[in-house]
Amino acid sequence: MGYPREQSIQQATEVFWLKGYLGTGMRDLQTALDKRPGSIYSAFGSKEGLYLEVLSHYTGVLHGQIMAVANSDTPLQQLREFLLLPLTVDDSAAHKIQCLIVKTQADWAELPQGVKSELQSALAHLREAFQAVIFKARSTGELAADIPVERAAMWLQGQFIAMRTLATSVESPASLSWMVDKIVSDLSGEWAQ
Amino acid sequence: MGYPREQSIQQATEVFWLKGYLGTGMRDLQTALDKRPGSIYSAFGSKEGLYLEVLSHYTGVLHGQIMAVANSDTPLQQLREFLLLPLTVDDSAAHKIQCLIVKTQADWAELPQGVKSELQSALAHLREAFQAVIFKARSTGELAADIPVERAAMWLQGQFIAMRTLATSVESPASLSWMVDKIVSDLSGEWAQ
DNA sequence: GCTAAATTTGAGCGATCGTTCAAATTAATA
DNA sequence: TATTAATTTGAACGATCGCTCAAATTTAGC
Repeated sequence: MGYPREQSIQQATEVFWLKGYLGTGMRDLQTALDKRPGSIYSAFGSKEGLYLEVLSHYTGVLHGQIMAVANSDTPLQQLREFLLLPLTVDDSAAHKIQCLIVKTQADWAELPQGVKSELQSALAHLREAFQAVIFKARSTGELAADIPVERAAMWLQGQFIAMRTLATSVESPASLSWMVDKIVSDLSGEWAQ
Repeated sequence: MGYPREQSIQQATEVFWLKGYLGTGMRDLQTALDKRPGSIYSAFGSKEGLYLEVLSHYTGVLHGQIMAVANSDTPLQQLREFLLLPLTVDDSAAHKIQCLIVKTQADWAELPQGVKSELQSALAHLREAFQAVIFKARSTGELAADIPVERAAMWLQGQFIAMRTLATSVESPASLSWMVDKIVSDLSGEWAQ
């Protein structure tokens, strides 16, 4: 039943990640997938349908990475490496520094409803993974027992967004590695109620 | 020499802020400004030209707000109020929570070169204002004398971005006000070299 | 009030958008 | 190999894109 979807999804991810949802045209996708429009429409239904599969796959991978951090014995140490990753991509993949979800969210008002609700779900899903990291770090003693887990998870997601957005706008993303230290340090800082 | 540009720039700001650069069509702008295409083109040259004036005006206002924080006697206290502002807009203006510059930056790969370079300049310009805040807070004693000013300024810009991005994705932005306390608190936290 | 200059109008240009579907091709079955 | 079913092809559709420019209108100077 048709050509392998996985490869197409990965190729489409590249395009959407580089150009955004609005900025990507079906003809960009036709070129990237080396498929004619009818093929893409029979496999994915629409541009939105293809994007939703891209988003689902992307979110799954990212969620898996964060859960791997949560499941390690030294979650805070692994968190460091996870946060450092996007700072060390080579220039040709500079667009991959920014989170695909955050990038798409910027076009909010113009997105189809289906994309909007999936973006919300994706953000919530990733927040759960961040929460698992906090939870685990608390249980290993790397974080204090009284840390507010939900707030810290949302805050951590915010730091993730901040770092990747800033890294997108500087010439040398690796020079922002001190931010990772600051994030981990601030995790043990004040959490006033 | 033509109709008042200021009003048009403000009306165009509304549209670009809601729909983004790519998502905004000339017909959206024609409706918002109540002008026919020829008028807009004679006044601003192109969609890009109009957007550049919008961006310049927007950046100027935001820069002024941050400099007002820097020039106050209690910059950290004023910073708190400045950061809280976007959390209390009413639902009809929800799109104004996100920073227009950050929003436009998400479409990076598809932007005209002129917009790209102006975005970079705008971010750098605002960072200078954040730096002035840090500098002033250090001189008033609200921050420690050994705080790394440049890093703290970039970090603060990151927190500004994080808060506004997160606030865009939750149903009740005001519920994130604790983040403002965390930001001010972390400003006095560790700044390891 | 008349003329000339400045400004605004809006129909419409060529290009591109997401999408469709009859026809051609390929794969599966007997 | 003949027949059918599944898949892919690609020309083309209507809508919309940023933008142009001759004509109509408004403004300015005398």
